[in-house]
Amino acid sequence: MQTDHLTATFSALADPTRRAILARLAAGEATVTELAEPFSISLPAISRHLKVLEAAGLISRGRDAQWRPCRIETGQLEAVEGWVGRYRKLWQARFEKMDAYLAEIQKGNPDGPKQ
Amino acid sequence: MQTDHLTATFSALADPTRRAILARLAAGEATVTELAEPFSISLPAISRHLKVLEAAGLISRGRDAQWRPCRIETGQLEAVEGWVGRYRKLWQARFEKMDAYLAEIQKGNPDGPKQ
DNA sequence: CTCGTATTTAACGAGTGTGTTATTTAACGA
DNA sequence: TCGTTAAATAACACACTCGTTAAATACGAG
Repeated sequence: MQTDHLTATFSALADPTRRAILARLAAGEATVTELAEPFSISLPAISRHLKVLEAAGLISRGRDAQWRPCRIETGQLEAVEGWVGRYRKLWQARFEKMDAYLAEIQKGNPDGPKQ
Repeated sequence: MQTDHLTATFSALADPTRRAILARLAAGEATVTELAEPFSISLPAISRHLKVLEAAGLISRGRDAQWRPCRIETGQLEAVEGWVGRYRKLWQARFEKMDAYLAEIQKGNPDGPKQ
């Protein structure tokens, strides 16, 4: 069991079924059977996926009679955005270079800016 | 071997060693031994981590004599940001609700806004 | 060609993740 | 209480991941 939150979160997101579950939950709360409906895998398998998502802090579960409604939690998604945001300047710099290149070409210099 | 790009990317990011390697590469290119230096694991283990990162499209590798310089690639990081960005409105809505709540409290209504 | 350095591949073991079916627990309702 | 429905857990199989050490490969220098 990994204690690192970011590791648990990325690990939980590294599964198409779990990402699809999150996408469904973005539209609103749902029960386990409702979440399982689109998939061809067994209910226990879905239950385990939900356990992983809950352990990662990506969802939380309430209780309504025998139903356990699942709700998406945004905290860890924000953490992921925060993590990837630290690299944003890398591709923004690349875009700016590309912009400069295209501007140079439009000025009639088809080889791009000189070094 | 999973073909889903997002799955491969999240899976590659679900490891603290690999994230640390990416952090190092954000500062510039590095060779395998340079990347291995901060870690207490063997060089073949690092080599495998780099293979995972490369397969996920998070890095690329050149060749300079017997050195294989690694370079970070931003495409998949942008893909991650794009994916998580689809959920941004969820926590922004929550923030807005919180703002409204705080504004209501400041107006002298300590129970918050009425439904 | 041979040696040294950088890196990868091979082979293996321990641990983990994901699926299954069968069973169990929890809660409602007649 | 009994039966039904919702969900979780148990027990098992299979594959994958991650680490190791030992051997192989790629390249440059002498």
